[in-house]
Amino acid sequence: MPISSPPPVPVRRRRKEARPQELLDAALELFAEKGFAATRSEEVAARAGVSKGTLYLYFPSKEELFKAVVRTNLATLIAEGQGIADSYQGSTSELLRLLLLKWWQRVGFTPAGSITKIIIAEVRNFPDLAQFYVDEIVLPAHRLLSQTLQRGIDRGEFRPVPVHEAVHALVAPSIFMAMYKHSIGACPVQNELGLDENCVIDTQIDLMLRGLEVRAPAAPTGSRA
Amino acid sequence: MPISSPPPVPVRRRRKEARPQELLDAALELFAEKGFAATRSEEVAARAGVSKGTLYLYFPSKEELFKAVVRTNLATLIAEGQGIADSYQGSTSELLRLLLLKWWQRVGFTPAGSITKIIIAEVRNFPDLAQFYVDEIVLPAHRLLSQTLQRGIDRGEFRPVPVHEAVHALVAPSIFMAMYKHSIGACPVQNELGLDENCVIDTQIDLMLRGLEVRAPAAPTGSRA
Amino acid sequence: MPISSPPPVPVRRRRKEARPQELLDAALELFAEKGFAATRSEEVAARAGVSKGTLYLYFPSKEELFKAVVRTNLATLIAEGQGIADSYQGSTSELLRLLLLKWWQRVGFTPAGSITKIIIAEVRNFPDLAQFYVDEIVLPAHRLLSQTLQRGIDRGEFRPVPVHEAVHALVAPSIFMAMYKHSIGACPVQNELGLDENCVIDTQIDLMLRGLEVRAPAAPTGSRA
Amino acid sequence: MPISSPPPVPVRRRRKEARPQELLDAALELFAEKGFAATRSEEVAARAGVSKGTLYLYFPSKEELFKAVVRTNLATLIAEGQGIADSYQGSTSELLRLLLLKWWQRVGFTPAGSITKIIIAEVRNFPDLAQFYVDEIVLPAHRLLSQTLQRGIDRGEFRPVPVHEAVHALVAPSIFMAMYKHSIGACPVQNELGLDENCVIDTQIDLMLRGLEVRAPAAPTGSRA
DNA sequence: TATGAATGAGGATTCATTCAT
DNA sequence: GATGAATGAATCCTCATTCAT
Repeated sequence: MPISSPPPVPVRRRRKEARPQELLDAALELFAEKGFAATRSEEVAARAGVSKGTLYLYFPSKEELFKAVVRTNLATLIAEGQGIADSYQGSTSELLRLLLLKWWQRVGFTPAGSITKIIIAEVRNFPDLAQFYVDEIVLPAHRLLSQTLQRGIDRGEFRPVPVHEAVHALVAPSIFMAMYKHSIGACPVQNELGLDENCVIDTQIDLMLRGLEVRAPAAPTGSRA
Repeated sequence: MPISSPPPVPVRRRRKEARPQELLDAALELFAEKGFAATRSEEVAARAGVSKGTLYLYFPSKEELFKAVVRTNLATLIAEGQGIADSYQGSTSELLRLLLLKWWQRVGFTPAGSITKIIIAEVRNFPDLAQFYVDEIVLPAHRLLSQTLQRGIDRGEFRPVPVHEAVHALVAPSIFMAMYKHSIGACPVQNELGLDENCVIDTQIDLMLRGLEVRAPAAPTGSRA
Repeated sequence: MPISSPPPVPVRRRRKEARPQELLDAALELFAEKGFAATRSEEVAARAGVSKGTLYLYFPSKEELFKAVVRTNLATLIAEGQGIADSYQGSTSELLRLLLLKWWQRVGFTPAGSITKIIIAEVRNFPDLAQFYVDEIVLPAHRLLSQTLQRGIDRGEFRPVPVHEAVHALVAPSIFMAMYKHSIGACPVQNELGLDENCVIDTQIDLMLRGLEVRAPAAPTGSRA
Repeated sequence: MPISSPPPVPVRRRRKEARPQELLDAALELFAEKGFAATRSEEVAARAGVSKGTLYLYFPSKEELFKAVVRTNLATLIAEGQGIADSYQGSTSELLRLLLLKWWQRVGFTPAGSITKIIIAEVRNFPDLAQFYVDEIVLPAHRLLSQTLQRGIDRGEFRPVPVHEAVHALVAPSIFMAMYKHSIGACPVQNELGLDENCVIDTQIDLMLRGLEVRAPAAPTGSRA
């Protein structure tokens, strides 16, 4: 090494603080592609540019690594939505549409969307995670949407519907579509379908909001006898 | 041995006919509990009361076993639904409701509901399954529901909506709920939610059908603000 | 079954005596194709048109089946050659040529040629067979050819050469070619070689006999200085 | 630790470099003893003093391990022979003798001699190996010897003979003897034969070279009767 | 005799985790 | 801190052999 070379910031030192996040990012990508069980820890390390041993320096096991990924990626998103809802002034339709679109934007187009897939898929082989996920993700999200729906009903915008159950119907299409996208949708399959994702989201929001609207049905052609 | 004794069905022979179904049942249960990759073939055999080798007498590989499970449990169901639709005379609302309820009845309350979960979860690690599932399940089911939706539109019962995309919104809640039930829902979690599954299904069908109904154009969304 | 049908020889009875030979033939074919270890006994039974169980009725194990195949196919051949040699009147060159061609005829073009391959290949995993094969095949064959060579030397037709060692050189090309034919030669390989088998045999006999001839070498061009 | 102690080669690192060869040696020995299919990879590892997993750190599969063994032991040898031939100045007889003796020295007395046996024995059950072996061993070796034979013919040292076929006759005895030695020859058999291996080789080289020599045409074969 | 359903020991390969350097 | 060589438990699938019918 030439003596005159400018004193480099020691690589190790410089990157040390960034390591955990780099590992979390690499882990998210790989978990999204292969799921939890099928992701090899060595590959996570490699994608983060460190060695296998280093991964274990920061996370005591693959399981803890996964928990950290979930915390980092989903919890914040829900809090954000709650913030929007708390201060929202407009119509509830509009708010609902806003929340769902935001979710889709942040989750539908990023690897974060795969977390739900992984949880759904593997939580039974990974029991610790269930309570954690319910407490930190499922319930907060559900709470947010229930409040919103209730707001619409209270304000006379929506028909009275069973709130919790309607929330389920409300979120299912987006979540399901994200999951589909990260699984079959990512496989090289011959498939004449070719859905337009945004159109699906628009359609489902549209259907839902119409379904919630307060008004008497127009003369139904085929009767619901 | 008394001459008059009724001719005993040979034990071995008798089992031969029952085995495949016994194995399929055991396999479905275990796949539902642990997923595809995490289910050991020996365990399937054990639960069916036979040895490892016997399983391979009937199914050439774990993957083929899984395919057989899918065919037995889902493909037949779809074919049945198609049969109903083909000869149905009543209103399309009613037909749709019928199809979705039948699906829920046969899938929502049985381990068969976990198949979707498994596919979504693991298809990227078993690429062969993707094409198989798309061809034998996704497309036929989609075709059935698209036809039905189109029938409603053609008969003036439903608003014109983007058919394929609406189908997605239509099935997502049921599928998602089945998946949830077989993953987090199967874990021992403290959860204040306590959704009533049937109510969820009813609510979503109700929302969807209302959303599809033909009526005077709604005021532009968001106009209520 | 029509009453008037001519009383058929009972199938089972009729074939019973033929069974062992049918099994031996099937076994030879399959051993030739795959070797001993890799041949599945069920496949032997299937090719002989019987069930797995039946094979074990005639041969107590796969190993004994193989021994029977060897006895049936090689021992007779050597005895035949010995018979020819014992009564032969002509030149030794001619006798040698006759013996080698006969061997090639009977072994080079039939699955019997693969027995040597199998022995060479698998005898170490199959120790019982070694002594058996040496006693019943190797030594008799060697004896026959040694006698013949010695006859040529005694009669002044051949140079005095180390008899046993020359016998080895004499038989190696044929045996090796048969083995090659039954292994690499049976694989679908891109190979520019395309040897003419008969020409190889002729060439090697020719070289050998010339090499054995009694006469002073003509002035060698390139000296063996 | 004394400051002046010589920098110790790290144990782990030191092994890293030695491992592949240790594994190749262990593998060659075991393949020679039991053949390819019957050799368990765990045993190879054990004989090299490492665990199963370590073997797979260096070779991706048993088949690749075998290929590496072949390359290490035979391919290099042939390349060496080609080198000798390319620059050889003396008589072709002498060159041929040199090449065959070298081959025998390096293969006849070492486990490397068993490789041919293994290929012949098992190639039909491992089709990938066939092309590999033909490309990397058979053809190069054949090319080397064909060139040499042709050189002798061109220089008037040898009779014109069918070159490819003569090459076969030339190599068969050595190869066959190596194979015999590693199969029946390695079994504890009562055998009055007791061939002297070196004498076999000398005899066969001698017979061959005499058979190739240019001289007055022999009396028609069989004329001595 | 003949069948073929059933068995279960056996072996290649993967990968989370450890630990000497 | 960082490395990466080493470990060995875990799991799919095969096939010779048995034995109830």
